[in-house]
Amino acid sequence: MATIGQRNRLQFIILGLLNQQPQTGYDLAKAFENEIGEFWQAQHSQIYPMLKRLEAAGEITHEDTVTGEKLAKKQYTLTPTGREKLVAWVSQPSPELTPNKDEFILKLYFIKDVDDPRIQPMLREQYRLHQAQLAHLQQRQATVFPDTSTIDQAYGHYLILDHAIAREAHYVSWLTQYLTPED
Amino acid sequence: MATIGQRNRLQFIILGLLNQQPQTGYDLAKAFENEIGEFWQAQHSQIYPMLKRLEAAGEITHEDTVTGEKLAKKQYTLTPTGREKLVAWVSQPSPELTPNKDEFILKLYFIKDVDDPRIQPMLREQYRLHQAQLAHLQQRQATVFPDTSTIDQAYGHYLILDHAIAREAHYVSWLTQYLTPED
DNA sequence: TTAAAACATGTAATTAATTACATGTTTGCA
DNA sequence: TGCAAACATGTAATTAATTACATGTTTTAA
Repeated sequence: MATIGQRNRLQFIILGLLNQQPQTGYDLAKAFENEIGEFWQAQHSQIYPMLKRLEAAGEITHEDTVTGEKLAKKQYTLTPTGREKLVAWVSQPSPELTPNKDEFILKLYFIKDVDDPRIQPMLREQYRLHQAQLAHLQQRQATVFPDTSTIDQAYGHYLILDHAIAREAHYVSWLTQYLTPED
Repeated sequence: MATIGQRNRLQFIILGLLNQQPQTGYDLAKAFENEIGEFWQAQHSQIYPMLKRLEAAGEITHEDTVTGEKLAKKQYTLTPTGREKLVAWVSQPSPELTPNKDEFILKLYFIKDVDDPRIQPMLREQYRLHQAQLAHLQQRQATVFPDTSTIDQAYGHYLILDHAIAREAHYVSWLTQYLTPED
């Protein structure tokens, strides 16, 4: 009865991010707001304690630095142990479909009636949201990958953006199918 | 500083399910394994306590019934208060995009290298998973909605299945784009 | 020059969610 | 008839995640 129910993906994601480059807890928190945020989320209140746990386990180490006069930063780096653990996680199959949640779809589900007057406004609201998100992601892609030659330098980043864009575009097109022209 | 941070969508989903028809905690748990499960998940250990909370709040009531000799069941029903609360939730905008998590995409992200030999097997595994899920959902759709005339009777159910199918089909097609023929 | 935004790091309290523990009944099928 | 699967309901323990509390520095732009 040990070592079985290993969830806790956050630790691996942090290892993965630190493998790209040494960085601070603050930097990690920002990463969860940007690209990574499309596929995983974590607040700084979850990140800082996890960094301590990982360091205690010998998977990362930190170096104290100071910006300006006295602003203290902790730059975290992967140890060989940490890198091993990361590689093991990445290489191991992901046989479960990560559960998806979508409050909006559930609301539609509960309304049931095709002609309920609430449906169209709700669809339009979602349309706006996802459309905006799509535009934002496309903007990002255009900035980060101005031409195809830049893709290989950050292929993982490209993949994640590509997937997020595809997902949003598809969501928008699904919504469109049920939208009636607004007059 | 009260009544603000109202998350806890589970309660509303339970109200929504009970609004469709009175049912037991066990029935609700099953609902989270089927269609609803594509967009929200909850175990019975979360459901039973929530039912007590909702009943204490006067939003649902239950009736004890017995199956066979002595198998006790609790059939839960919405009260007018509960129905009001449900309607308020459904009618209110859902202005946040429910966060999505996807362990697989993150693994791809961390691999980075286009030519890493692990990528293709991982893509194929995900392909298998999502393809299987897609087939399962399509099977379900064919069973539940044998012809278009049956759609209106359970439009919410239809929507949820349609969205889940579209999502899986799209995921599969995204994967295909990166798959190279296996020899 | 000063105020706001961003940088930077933590802990505490609460809530949500999962996993494990715990028990018993009924149905279906071999 | 006997056994497994499905039905049925709970609690306890643990872990994950969010929200709130708490504090201080540096940069940027008005």
